Amino acid sequence: MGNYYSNYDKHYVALDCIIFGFEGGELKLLLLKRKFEPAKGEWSLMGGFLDKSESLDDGARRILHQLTGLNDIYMEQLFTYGDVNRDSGERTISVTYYALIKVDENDRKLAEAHGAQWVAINKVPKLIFDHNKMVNKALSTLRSKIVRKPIGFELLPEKFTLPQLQNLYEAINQEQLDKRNFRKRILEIGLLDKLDEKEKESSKKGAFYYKFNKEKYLLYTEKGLLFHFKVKKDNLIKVSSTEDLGI
Amino acid sequence: MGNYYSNYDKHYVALDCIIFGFEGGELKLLLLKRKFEPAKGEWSLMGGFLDKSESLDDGARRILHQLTGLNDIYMEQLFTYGDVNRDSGERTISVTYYALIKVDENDRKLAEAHGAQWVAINKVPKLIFDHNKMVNKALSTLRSKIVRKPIGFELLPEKFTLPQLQNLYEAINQEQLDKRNFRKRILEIGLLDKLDEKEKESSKKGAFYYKFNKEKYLLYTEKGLLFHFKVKKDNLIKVSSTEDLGI
DNA sequence: GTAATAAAGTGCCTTTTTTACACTAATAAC
DNA sequence: GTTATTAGTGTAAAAAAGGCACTTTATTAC
Repeated sequence: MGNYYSNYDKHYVALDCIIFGFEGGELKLLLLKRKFEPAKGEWSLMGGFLDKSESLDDGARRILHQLTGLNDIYMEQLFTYGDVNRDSGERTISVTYYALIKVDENDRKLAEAHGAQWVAINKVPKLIFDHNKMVNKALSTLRSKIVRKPIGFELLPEKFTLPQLQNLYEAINQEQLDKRNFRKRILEIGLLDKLDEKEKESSKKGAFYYKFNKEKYLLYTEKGLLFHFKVKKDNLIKVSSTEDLGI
Repeated sequence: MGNYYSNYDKHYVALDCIIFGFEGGELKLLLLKRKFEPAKGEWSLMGGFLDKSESLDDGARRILHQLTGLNDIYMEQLFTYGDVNRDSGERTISVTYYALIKVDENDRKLAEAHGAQWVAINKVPKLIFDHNKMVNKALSTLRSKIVRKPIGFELLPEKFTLPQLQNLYEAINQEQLDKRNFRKRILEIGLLDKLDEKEKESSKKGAFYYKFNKEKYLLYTEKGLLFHFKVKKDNLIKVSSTEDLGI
């Protein structure tokens, strides 16, 4: 087998990861200041080349692990970029993934060792090649995904408060939400378990911790039921660029 | 340039196209009975290998042109498949595109010359490799896309009647819609122009033709406004497989 | 030419969902 | 014990979605 293919071109295939984190009430990206050519010294996404013997998903996982030391990262394929002039050198096909991680001090050090930094989503600098385009697409995909799937929890610690969760939604969608309506909607989904414990750092009164009930969620999806995690109606949307939306 | 890469593996990159058409009130796919190895005689999607000098989009366009003779096809990148054992022979990365075309007698002949046939979406046979997975994903993407973007018109002739349009929505979503509510919603979007002409094949009374006003639509999107093309509420969805939804 | 047939076209009312809005509760700091 | 700060709670009005039945138009058959 394989001889059918012998006439065809082969290509470099890269994996680039858009890594989201949530910290200090802000949605952030993990970006690299490149220590190697090409484009040494410029900002870029974390990436690497696909090996012959690994799947795309495995490759993306490997690259995420290299940078963060983490293993069970929530990760989804985003889009594949392949314009002829998209990078310097021989054209490389780039399959992109976005990842959601819980920012943590330990991982932070590993990331810093790679020259990586957390950058607020609205302060992303000029990145090499078409990486800014990738970031924009990842952000708009995250925004539309969060309506359909409870992925926000991937960005928060195991235990979180409702004000924290609301902050996250506000940071992702860049809009203020009504506290009462937010709580009503998010609780009526029925997948949050209230704990007896309170978080007392950020207020005198303290806010109760909640946990996302993953088992219950999986039970529902197995039955073929999916929920909307909408916190706001979205019949008419304003976007800065329709291209970013992939629409 | 290019020497930075010299250590990395190169890969075959294929393009596979999921081609949708609408005919006889049914949503259909253009499928091939393969005339060549590997898997000669089996059903598959139309595909081909990426050339060194073309972008992914150009490659997909080339392949669609080969099969249909058409040039201005609505086409979008769907997903990239790269499991190590996804095909026979050396692993090939497959970048998939879905396309929406207006079925036409002329094109039909060209397609048939390639051994291609239109097959109703719920009668799709077993396809080679992971092509059935691709079809399922394309269908669920089409379903969610049609809510956000007026792409249904890509499947209909220039002039179409409201009953035809409703049939299309019903075929895509596999559900019956109320005539009155459908017309109300689709017309209040304000992007359909009623013509003075009637279609008289399918009823004695005849139904007025409408045209999709693309200029008006582009004007809106340029302003950063997007509409919902929902014809039904979708807070709670039943799906047969969550994987197909890419969720 | 008139009756039968068949699909196109039209409006209103009910239910559900969304939104807007303001006070009380708990605790720590002083 | 007063003050300050954020957590937590319910209701009513507005908007959207959903359900439902008759009239119109033109052809065909007699």
